[in-house]
Amino acid sequence: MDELFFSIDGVNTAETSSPSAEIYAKFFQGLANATRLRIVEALLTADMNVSQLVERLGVSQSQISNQLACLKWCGYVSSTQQGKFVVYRITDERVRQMIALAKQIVAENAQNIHSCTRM
Amino acid sequence: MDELFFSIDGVNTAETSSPSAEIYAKFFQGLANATRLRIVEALLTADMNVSQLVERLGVSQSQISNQLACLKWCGYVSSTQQGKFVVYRITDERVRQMIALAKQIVAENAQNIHSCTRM
DNA sequence: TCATAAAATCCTATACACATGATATTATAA
DNA sequence: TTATAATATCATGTGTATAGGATTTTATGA
Repeated sequence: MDELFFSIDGVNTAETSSPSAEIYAKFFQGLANATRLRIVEALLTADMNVSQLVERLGVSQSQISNQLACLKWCGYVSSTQQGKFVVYRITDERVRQMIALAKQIVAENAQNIHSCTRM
Repeated sequence: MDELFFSIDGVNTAETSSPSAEIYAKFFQGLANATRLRIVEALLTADMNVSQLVERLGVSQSQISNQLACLKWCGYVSSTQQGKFVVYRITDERVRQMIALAKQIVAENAQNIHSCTRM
């Protein structure tokens, strides 16, 4: 049985914080940015180095590197030095499934999400 | 075949923006908050009204309502008036799968994510 | 109709994510 | 070793998400 984000074994009451929910929030935050999402999507088609991502996405080098750092922290991507290039790849193929699910759900709510003004 | 976030049919070049990636980002942003995540998790166990969520999570009523509004915008939850209560429920069961996948990935990266300082 | 419980909305201050430009590091080739 | 290409890091200003309190709206029951 799945664990809840809040503890159910009596340690955490309603008043205490939920440290693990914070981690999941950070994890999802990793995909909560259009540029990072496009990087992940690109890497799902093929491993790439920074320059390739810069060219492909038309985003500044510093931003690509910064966003890659975020994605790395979250465990979405890994990297290896290859010659003078640093090649990035998707760490876990389950990311592909996660995004596929998201697409299905979004497809039925795109209009709604688009008009969202609170976030 | 899955679509990419950026258009591949020649309409969007590397320089143009990717409107659809924005939508996906907003969608994930919905889960990029510990309180909202706990609300979703709670609703995955049972439908609940606002008061029940307030008590269960120990969060202020205004915040619960505000976060529910966000989740509703994103299509995560729906609501119906039942007597003097408004009952919320998960709109799409695929959210459960998405979160299950996230848990698997996070489980292998929790240490890393926890120490993330860039986000 | 009036009183009350439930929920939503508004307003404010704060904190954090974001994009940018400049600079620093790293690795290779000459 | 030096020059250069590739990448990472840093500092900063800006915008936006967030939490909290106060108020307003909605629905029900007396």
